[in-house]
Amino acid sequence: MSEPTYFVLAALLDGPSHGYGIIKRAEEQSGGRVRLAVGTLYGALDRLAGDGLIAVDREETVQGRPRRYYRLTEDGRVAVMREAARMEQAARVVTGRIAPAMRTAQA
Amino acid sequence: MSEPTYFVLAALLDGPSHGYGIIKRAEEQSGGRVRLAVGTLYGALDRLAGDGLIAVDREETVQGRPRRYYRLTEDGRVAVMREAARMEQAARVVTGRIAPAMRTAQA
DNA sequence: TCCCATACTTCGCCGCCCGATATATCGTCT
DNA sequence: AGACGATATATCGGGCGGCGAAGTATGGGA
Repeated sequence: MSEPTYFVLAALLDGPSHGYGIIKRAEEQSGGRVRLAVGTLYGALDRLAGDGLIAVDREETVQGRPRRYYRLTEDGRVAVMREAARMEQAARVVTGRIAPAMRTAQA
Repeated sequence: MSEPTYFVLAALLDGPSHGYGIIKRAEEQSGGRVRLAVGTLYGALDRLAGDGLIAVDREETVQGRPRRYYRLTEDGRVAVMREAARMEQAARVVTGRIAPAMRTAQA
């Protein structure tokens, strides 16, 4: 799973949201680092819905403009948790080298 | 940076290695999870060398077969460290939700 | 003898990222 | 009034990168 996809799912942990809202939430959660491109977002939304990781929560019409809310499915919740664990484990392959090196230096 | 690329760099933290050796090292370091496809590896090697993150260390001929050793450059070392930090931070967006939820439940 | 491990190269498909473009409304600033 | 930025969605095409497959080659073990 790519980072953009991961952040789409992560944004939905806060509850259902629509496209633009997801972009903003992902930016917030990542401290401004992740800026989902619109093409990435809507492509990911279709793909994730097709995979059953997210689902359409409801559709609203606000001031003549449509707004489609998505929510995480149970599968999606599991997938994003597993992905987080995988990334943490992968990060440790590199970061885990620092602590042992320090210990060796001090010993 | 994608996961395969990341593990190529991470494998070289142990010292210079050649293609096949990198594949094996990445598999070890990830606990058997990451299996670099040959097409991925050699493509990544060319790309990373072009980007200056790795460099050819030496070329040997073992039993008539060529063997090209790569090593991490200083830029590569910085890049893989930064990438690890980025993944750890990204993972925390999701895993960081568990601990606060526990604290709230206990409070 | 045959398969497996080691070892590198190249090719092509496909999945996904992402910028550009189009469309539309509202508030703010000039 | 006009321009611009934020809000909001859809679609398309380029391009990067992952990955499997096939080709080539050798040595060792079953």
